[in-house]
Amino acid sequence: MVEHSEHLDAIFHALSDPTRRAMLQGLAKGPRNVGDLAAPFDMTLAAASKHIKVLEKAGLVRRSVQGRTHVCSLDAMPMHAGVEWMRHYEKFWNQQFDVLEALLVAEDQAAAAKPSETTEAKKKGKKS
Amino acid sequence: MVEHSEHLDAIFHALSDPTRRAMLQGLAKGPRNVGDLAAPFDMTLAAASKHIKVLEKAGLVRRSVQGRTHVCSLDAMPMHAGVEWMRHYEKFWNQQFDVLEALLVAEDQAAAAKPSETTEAKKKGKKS
DNA sequence: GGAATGCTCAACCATAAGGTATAATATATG
DNA sequence: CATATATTATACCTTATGGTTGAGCATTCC
Repeated sequence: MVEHSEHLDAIFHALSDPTRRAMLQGLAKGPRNVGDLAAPFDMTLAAASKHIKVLEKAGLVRRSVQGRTHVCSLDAMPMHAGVEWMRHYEKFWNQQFDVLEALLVAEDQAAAAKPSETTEAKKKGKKS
Repeated sequence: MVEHSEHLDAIFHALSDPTRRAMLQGLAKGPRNVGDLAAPFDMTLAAASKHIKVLEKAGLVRRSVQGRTHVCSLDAMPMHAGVEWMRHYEKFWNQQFDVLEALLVAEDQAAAAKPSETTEAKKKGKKS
């Protein structure tokens, strides 16, 4: 797999801001013009416009100028690269999920066996 | 699922830098102390140390101080939240994959039916 | 044509980010 | 104890980021 480092930089950076993530959520429901995209946020149109430009640079938003309005639409494809990068680490967090589950099960078993002596039960081995 | 916005900010921001992503790749092979983690990069130890701190703040790295060395280990779990956020958009890029595939199939069919210079050129330039 | 609308641009500001160099701290080692 | 090692802390620099304001540019409406 080719490491498209700059692209990943742009994608993750674009996603690192809550305003931009919210904009993407809005766009998931359908195309929006700049004004409508900006409306929910407590900032000037110019500021929102900058955020949109960041999303565009990351390839997450496409713009089609129709008359005086700019219609933005979602392009989620670049996220795929981000997910793929993270997927290399999936096994690690799955591992942790397993450990957590094992701990909870062991705890439950200990509690069921001896509801009073929890400390002892936790400390000693539980293989049976 | 609760939107842990700040947490996502930190995770995506941590992942938006190539040095930090490379550090995580190093840590995937096992725990490393700060010096070893920093070694591959053309920057001072202090700069690398800052990157590690960013990763720590995002919860992606844990540190255990052993004597004078700090041993860092990967904690991929926070990435899960990032992937989960992006997964909401999976259908969109899958959709696009479908469209792309359909286009390619249609192109191939057209090429088979009417071999022309342009379609042949397209087929050959398809590799990216 | 003139005014309202939708949006970008440019300049500016404060703060964050990424980097450096130079201490400073804690711990090994001879 | 003295010194080397591993790492952080502090101060500083430059550039990026997120925000504002005010101007400018098309486009649509009356």
